[in-house]
Amino acid sequence: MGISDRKEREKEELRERILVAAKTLFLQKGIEKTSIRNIADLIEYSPGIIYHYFKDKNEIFHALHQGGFSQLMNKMSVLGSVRNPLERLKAMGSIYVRFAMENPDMYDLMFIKEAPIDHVTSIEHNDWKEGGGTFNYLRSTIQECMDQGYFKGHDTEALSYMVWSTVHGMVSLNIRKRCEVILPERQHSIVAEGLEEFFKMLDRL
Amino acid sequence: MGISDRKEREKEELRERILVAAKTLFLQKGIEKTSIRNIADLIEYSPGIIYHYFKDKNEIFHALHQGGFSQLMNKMSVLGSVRNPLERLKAMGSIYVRFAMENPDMYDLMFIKEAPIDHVTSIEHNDWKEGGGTFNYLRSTIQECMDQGYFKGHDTEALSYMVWSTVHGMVSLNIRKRCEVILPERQHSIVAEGLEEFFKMLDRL
DNA sequence: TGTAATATTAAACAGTGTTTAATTACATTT
DNA sequence: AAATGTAATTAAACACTGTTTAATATTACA
Repeated sequence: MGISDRKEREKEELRERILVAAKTLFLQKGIEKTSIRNIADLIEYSPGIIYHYFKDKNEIFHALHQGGFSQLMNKMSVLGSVRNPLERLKAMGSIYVRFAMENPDMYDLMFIKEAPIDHVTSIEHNDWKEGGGTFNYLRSTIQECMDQGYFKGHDTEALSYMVWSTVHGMVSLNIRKRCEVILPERQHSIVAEGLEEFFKMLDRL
Repeated sequence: MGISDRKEREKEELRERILVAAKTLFLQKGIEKTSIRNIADLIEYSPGIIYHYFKDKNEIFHALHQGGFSQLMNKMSVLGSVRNPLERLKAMGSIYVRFAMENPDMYDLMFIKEAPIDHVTSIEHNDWKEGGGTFNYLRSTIQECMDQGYFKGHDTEALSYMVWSTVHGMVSLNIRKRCEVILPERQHSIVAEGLEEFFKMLDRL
């Protein structure tokens, strides 16, 4: 059926245009200040149409943040070449932090914004599992470290959470502007410096 | 002037009632779902009156979060009795985490919500300096650790930021519901476990 | 060409933060 | 005690928001 194929293609196309418009505006003005009407204006449709493609505003930005996870996952893919697990762990940290600082709005959406519990937590949450993909990678890297004798006396799951928390904490305090308490001359570099301190710590474990 | 005294007292009183109402609603429904009209309803005044006491909605919740800092500072006050600086540092971490988990909404307001940059960052920001009070305490505690030979080869400022980030990361990932990636049977205890791992790490420095 | 299905829209609803001008309340002065 | 001036309070409006409804336009197929 060529016709229904084309129709489906067109439908998918509009869905994509909505997503692109939403992402554009969101990166410009943030999620809160991006309204359904804004998006509709940009794609030159009436606001109502959006509700034929997405259940609500949440679903739009939820669809967007999935793209963020594959983006991050992608950046992680170079890590395959790093043999030593501790080195790989540290490289992971660097990539994670760089991703966050280069894409603060996307990072915010992925890890800081209150999760739209409605259909993420309850119904399927197969997609935040996508986010879990990188955590699984972190966990197995740390497990590999332990297998090779690093981190003696530690617990894989808890240590993984702690490591993630440390990098997340550093970037999220920065993104959410809580660094005014830092010495002014070091505010711009404090995330990188903090990461270095963390690496020093890991080295001694 | 007894009369103008009374008037001022009454004015302060209404201001306080607005704040109490705002806090009540905010702890019930969160900041976003608490409207000016909700607050006005609760104190049985018209919505307009609120703008004679506060510049805007931001200012109301900004006034609230100051209370959070003194609350936290208060809990920290027991630390004077802990002589060993490393023990004191760890106790600080425990108090911080407990405060966050017991007052997640207040913690969210203080450390996660996007800072109302308008008058916090620009005009005075004397009050987020209040938040800086606890950071200064952290910094000097870590400095004391270094003076006593702990944390050799580390930098006070950067290490302080890293320590703060670790505890902040653990509680904020939890508050913002990013713990679904953790093994289900350990999700409820992961913050406490992560903190333990961090303490183990500090002990070996 | 007519019909059934689908895509799209205009309009409305109920809410939001905020500003305006009008009104009420009240202490001070005549 | 009555008039005045000032401050407190309100009602009403403005320009938004997300979302739903019923009406309209478009289009594939019989």
